[in-house]
Amino acid sequence: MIETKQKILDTAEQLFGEQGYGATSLRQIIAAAGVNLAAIHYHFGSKEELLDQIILRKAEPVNRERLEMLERFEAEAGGGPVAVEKILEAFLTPAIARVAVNPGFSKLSGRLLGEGLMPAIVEKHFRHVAIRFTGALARALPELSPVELEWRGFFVIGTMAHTMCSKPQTNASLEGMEAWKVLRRLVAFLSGGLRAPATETSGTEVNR
Amino acid sequence: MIETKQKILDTAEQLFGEQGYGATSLRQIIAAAGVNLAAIHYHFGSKEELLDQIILRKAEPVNRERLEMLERFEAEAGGGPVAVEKILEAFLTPAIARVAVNPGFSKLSGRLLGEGLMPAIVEKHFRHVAIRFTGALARALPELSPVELEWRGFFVIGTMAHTMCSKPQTNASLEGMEAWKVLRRLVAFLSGGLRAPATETSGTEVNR
DNA sequence: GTCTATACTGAGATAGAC
DNA sequence: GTCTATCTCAGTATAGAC
Repeated sequence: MIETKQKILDTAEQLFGEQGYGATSLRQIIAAAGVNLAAIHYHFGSKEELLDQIILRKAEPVNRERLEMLERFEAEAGGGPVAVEKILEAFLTPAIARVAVNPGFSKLSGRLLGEGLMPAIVEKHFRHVAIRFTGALARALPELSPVELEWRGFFVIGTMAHTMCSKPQTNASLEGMEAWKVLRRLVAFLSGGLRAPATETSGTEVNR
Repeated sequence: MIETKQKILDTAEQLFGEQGYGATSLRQIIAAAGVNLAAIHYHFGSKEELLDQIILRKAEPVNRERLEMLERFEAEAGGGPVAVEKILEAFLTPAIARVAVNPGFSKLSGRLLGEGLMPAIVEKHFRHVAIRFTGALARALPELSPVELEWRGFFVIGTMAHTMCSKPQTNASLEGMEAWKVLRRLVAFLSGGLRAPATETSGTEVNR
């Protein structure tokens, strides 16, 4: 039955989100899903492939929304550059919105960049989006060199990942309305960072 | 022998750094160190406790340097607030410097915030430093509310962690002289973010 | 094509002899 | 303090039932 595959996907997604990828065993998943152990390897081949399918299922709509939002802002800008804040909003909102609704989503997606592994998975599912947004940022911040821009985009990813998979000690999670405050804080912080004066004098980059 | 304990510590630190914590087995460690499997459990109790000891050994001098640098800057400021850039420099330099010398250090320390994340370990070893630096930031940025400040400090940690455990695709690592360029970029980006105008306008959380 | 039962290898942990 | 032997549980692989 294809129902089996869906049940594995749903259950694994939930457990990975709650406990993390490494801490969740396949036997836990099959017990909760009520399926056989070998069914996982029949449908997915390996634990890592299972994770890959889950990521894909989650990332695809997020990335689509991101691109749609960015394109809408670009249309509104009518050929001119889109403001940094808008670009960040387009990039962050679809992800944060899901975290707000489903907390399990946060750990799962946030950990992708942290759990050490699967840089290949991240690369595969998010690379084209990153390229698209870096291009928009380059137009918004023409004074930054490509190298500088790449690093700043990298910093943005790091902040987002950390925000999605952890939280400040004292404060509540990203759930519910809190998420929108966090989004505002993120956009403010990151746009401040992106707009900071470049550190390099173009060309040599050695003197400060 | 005490030598056994040291040998385990050194070997495990190297292997954790090279392959990550989860991907390194105790049997790998004992083979490389030339000791018995049970010796690890005798001296450390568990794999996680072993990691904890390694972290402690590494984190202690880093944190001491951080506090020393901060205190030096505070003395130079003569009672007044220390500039945001200086605070960031004091916080980031000791860690980045070690990454520059020992790349294995990066994966190990950077992953603490991402991998299966022993929040207890991080909490234990870095909490007092975080409090100290947050205090300095509060004096440097008096216009920010405590909540806003906490979030921004959280964003700083995220950016640093991501930078220490990953790297932009095209670019080289943090090794050697590259590290100082990265440090400059980090300070520029993060100070821009920290200095951004506060986002709080509505009264829902300002009064607390 | 799907799924079940079962076996295989290697992981971390532990008890007890020395 | 150290080591051997052993336990449990992980991910994986395969043979065969429907």
